[in-house]
Amino acid sequence: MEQEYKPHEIEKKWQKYWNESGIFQAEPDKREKFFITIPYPYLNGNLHAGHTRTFTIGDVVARHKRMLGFNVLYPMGFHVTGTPIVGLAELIASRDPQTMDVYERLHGIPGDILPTLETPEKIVDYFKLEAEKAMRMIGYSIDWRRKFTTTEETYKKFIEWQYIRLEEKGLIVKGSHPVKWCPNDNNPVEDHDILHGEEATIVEYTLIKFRYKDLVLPCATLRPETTFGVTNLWVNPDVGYVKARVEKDGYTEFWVVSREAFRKLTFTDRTVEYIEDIPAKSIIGIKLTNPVTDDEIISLPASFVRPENGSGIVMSVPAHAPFDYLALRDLYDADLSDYGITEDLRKIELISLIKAPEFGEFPAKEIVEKMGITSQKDPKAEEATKIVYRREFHGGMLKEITGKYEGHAVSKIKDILTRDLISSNAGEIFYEFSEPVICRCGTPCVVNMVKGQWFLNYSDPEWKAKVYRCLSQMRIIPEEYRVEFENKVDWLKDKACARKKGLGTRLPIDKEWLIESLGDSTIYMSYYIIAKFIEKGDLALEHLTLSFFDYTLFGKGDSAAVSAETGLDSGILEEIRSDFNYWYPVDLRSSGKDLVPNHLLFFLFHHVALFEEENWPKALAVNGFVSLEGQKMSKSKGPILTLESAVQEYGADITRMYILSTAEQTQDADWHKTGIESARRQVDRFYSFAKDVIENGERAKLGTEFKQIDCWMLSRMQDYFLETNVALDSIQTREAIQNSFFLLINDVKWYQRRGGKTLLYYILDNWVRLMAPFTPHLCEEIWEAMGHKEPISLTQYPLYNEDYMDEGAELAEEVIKGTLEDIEEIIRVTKITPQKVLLYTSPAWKVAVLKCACEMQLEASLEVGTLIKVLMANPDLKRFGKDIPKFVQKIIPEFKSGGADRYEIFAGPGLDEHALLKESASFLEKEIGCPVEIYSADSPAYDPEKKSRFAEPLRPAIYIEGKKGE
RNA sequence: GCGAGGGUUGCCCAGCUCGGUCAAAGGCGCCGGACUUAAGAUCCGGUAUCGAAGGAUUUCGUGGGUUCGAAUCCCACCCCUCGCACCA
Repeated sequence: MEQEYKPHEIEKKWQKYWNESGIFQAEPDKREKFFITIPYPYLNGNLHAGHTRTFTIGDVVARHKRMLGFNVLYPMGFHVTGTPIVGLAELIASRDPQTMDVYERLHGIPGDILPTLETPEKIVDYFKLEAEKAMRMIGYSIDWRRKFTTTEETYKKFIEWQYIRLEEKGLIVKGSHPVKWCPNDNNPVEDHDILHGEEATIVEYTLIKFRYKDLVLPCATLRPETTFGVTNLWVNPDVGYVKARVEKDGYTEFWVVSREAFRKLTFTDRTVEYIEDIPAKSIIGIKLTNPVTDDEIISLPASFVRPENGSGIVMSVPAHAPFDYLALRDLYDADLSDYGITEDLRKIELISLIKAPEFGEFPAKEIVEKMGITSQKDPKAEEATKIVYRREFHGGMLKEITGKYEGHAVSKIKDILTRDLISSNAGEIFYEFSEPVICRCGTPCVVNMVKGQWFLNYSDPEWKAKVYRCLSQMRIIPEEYRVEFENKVDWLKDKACARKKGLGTRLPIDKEWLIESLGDSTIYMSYYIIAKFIEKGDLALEHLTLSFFDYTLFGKGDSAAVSAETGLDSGILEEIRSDFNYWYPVDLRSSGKDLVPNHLLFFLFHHVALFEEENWPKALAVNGFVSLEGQKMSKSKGPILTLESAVQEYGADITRMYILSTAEQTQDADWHKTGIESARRQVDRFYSFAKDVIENGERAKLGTEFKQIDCWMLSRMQDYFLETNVALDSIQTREAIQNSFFLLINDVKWYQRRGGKTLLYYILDNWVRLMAPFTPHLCEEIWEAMGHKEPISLTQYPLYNEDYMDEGAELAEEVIKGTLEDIEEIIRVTKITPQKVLLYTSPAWKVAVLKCACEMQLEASLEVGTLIKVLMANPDLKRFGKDIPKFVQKIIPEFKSGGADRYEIFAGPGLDEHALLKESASFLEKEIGCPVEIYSADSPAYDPEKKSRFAEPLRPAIYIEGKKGE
């Protein structure tokens, strides 16, 4: 081996070897298979630290399983369908300064190449080569024969087939959906087009239609159930209102809304026509009908009503809404004769409709009085609203006044009620932003209903039920995410699955549309099986008919018929089918947690829709994000750290080691320079340990005479084997590296410090295999230097061997370590320079007491009194009658709290402390730097300060002679 | 607002599923020592507070509670991160 660790040389060598030997090209055989997939990367940039984390986790699992004897398939493809690549091409073509800067400087695209990437095709061609190069550079054990790009014609055939089959099952439907829309550009706005309000979401309001003569005064609300408690409406006297003709779903009505609301309505799926302006005054003081209760209510003036919110008219529920209560109270003594209102507003009775545990009849009134809120303008009014809302929503039940809804939880009523309101034409759905949205062009955006859109019918209850069943049979890693998945299945609504822009496959049932890119990446794991045959030249585009996919992936039909139709050899067809049967289902799909509510969910939906239950996925795993020096990464704006640049700077193994050990599983990782620098030193240490062992010509000496420390080391290693395997099985790479590397290296240090030699080769032999999934190049190199011919990637992973566990040795070593620490502490505290250390092992009677206690513990009869009684009955012990109770009282609590394992080991196999300390005396002398003498507390030859009385089993007494320092 | 995750000793981060052995693993940083002409690397020790004998005391977001005993269980509250869609 080279004197110095040179990662790049080693890595190049082994990557070449892996590639040429084809050892990661997986073919079916007799072994049990393991099919692991990671979502293919979307190529609008180079692979970065986030990909590095997700893909490296996948590779480690793949390598671990392979070393455990599984036949592992780890394939990879490239995702390019959708709009971002088109957008990027446009930005490059227009030489957008930020884009040019970020892509040249941070993505590392050479300055002479970047300007040529002016079309989506060129971008795809460039990045797919770069991505593969990067993944090879970091040493992923991918079967590259199966790679593909999602714009390939053959892949499009596969997608077309899938959508035809989904449509046949009735899972693709047509409908409308709301989008953020700029009326000026006449286009949907995407997040990067937004000047203000990037955070805004589209909120679903219910529009309650209050009626006055032939007019409708609609009010938008998030809490339709409160319609039962409406006492009045609020109209702003200073706002301009209009009357409009509104047509929808066959009805025609005349609505009065604010001017702003009218504009918004024109973008909804209603036909609206302006009729005339309506002075605010003319709709104040009128008597309307509540469409739900048929009660007559009055409209009142209120300046807090904002014309741009909802319809510009607000319904008032003073029993439950503090603002409404305050506004109403403020009017009690106002002169409203101007509006023709003469009645006494105090006569308006509050209507209570929700029973919430913390409140009485009128929560709004109650809280306003309790908090001492004086008017609508009081900032505390906002807080009061929140409190009431929260308590009512979570703990509230609908009262009798709500009729058939009585007893329903407030939190569960919205969907039911909205549906009923719509069917009785008492209400409608109305979409609104959670905050104002302004387009880049400066125009306020609106919610627009896009009509005639194609949807994947994810809300279908039967479909969801299948996904639930699938989930319930799956392993979710970590298990805490199961509830998250279940929630998301619940929440998922129909999803628009086609769009007009971008790269992709045309929707076969409506060629005007392109299949949206999340929808074309749901069951492509099965395509990896086919891709190999395409690459080999066995399959051509014309072979990929519907029946071809039906046969190979579903097992429908027979090979002879498909062969006749496609002209394919039936042997090939059967081989593909049999490959599919071997590799499917997916055993593990592992991904970043950002894909939980979208891709991973769709992955499940499409699998359960199309495949038989036996081919449903087996397990899902999620991991956290990666940030850079505390900053969030951004592909388009930076900062970003590419996989390639990390590997170039630090090497593949160090990069892998760092990214895997810096954070656990779903925790986010922060990549920082000091962290990876230290990983470099750690790997260096491992290298030099290996080099030393190999150069010293050490060989396995298992079975020769073992010293205490050898037994200890062997035992400890078994523990790390166990922990590492368990951690890897649950994809806790940090825990795995903690055990297989950091804890182990510390034990190896102790082993060598204690003079251990015999096991050095054994340690290396196992350690290098243990580390192989994490730092595979380095481990191959060491393995080869040890004289092995087979690559380490295909050898057996170390497994826990119970026979090598040695509790006695571990306990003995603990005693030595503890004794050394105690001595050092005494020296530190007393500041004496030791000249001689005297150790006294426990007197025999204390040992006898312990043994007796252990026996009684086993019989579960251990009590202070009974133990003392038993001991006193023993004539040999009775002599120590004065000391026994004290010792017993000290020991018993340890037993009671379950902390007496060590005593049981001590009492069981037996540990000769005196011999142990004698044997270790020279070690202690070396460490402390002065002579160490061992005595028994039973008959100490020298004990000037009577320290021996402190001696206990596993805790020798210490006396230090020396000069007192400053 | 809804959903999910998280707040631990200078920092990162374990432990908290199964309360006691937890002043709390590991890494980083820092301090001291060994080695070295020196630096780096490596090794050893320290790193809540107090302590001239291996000990004691106060800590694990805040406030309560359960218990002989809580970082760990229960309740309330505060704060932070992420997702909420047609976009990959």
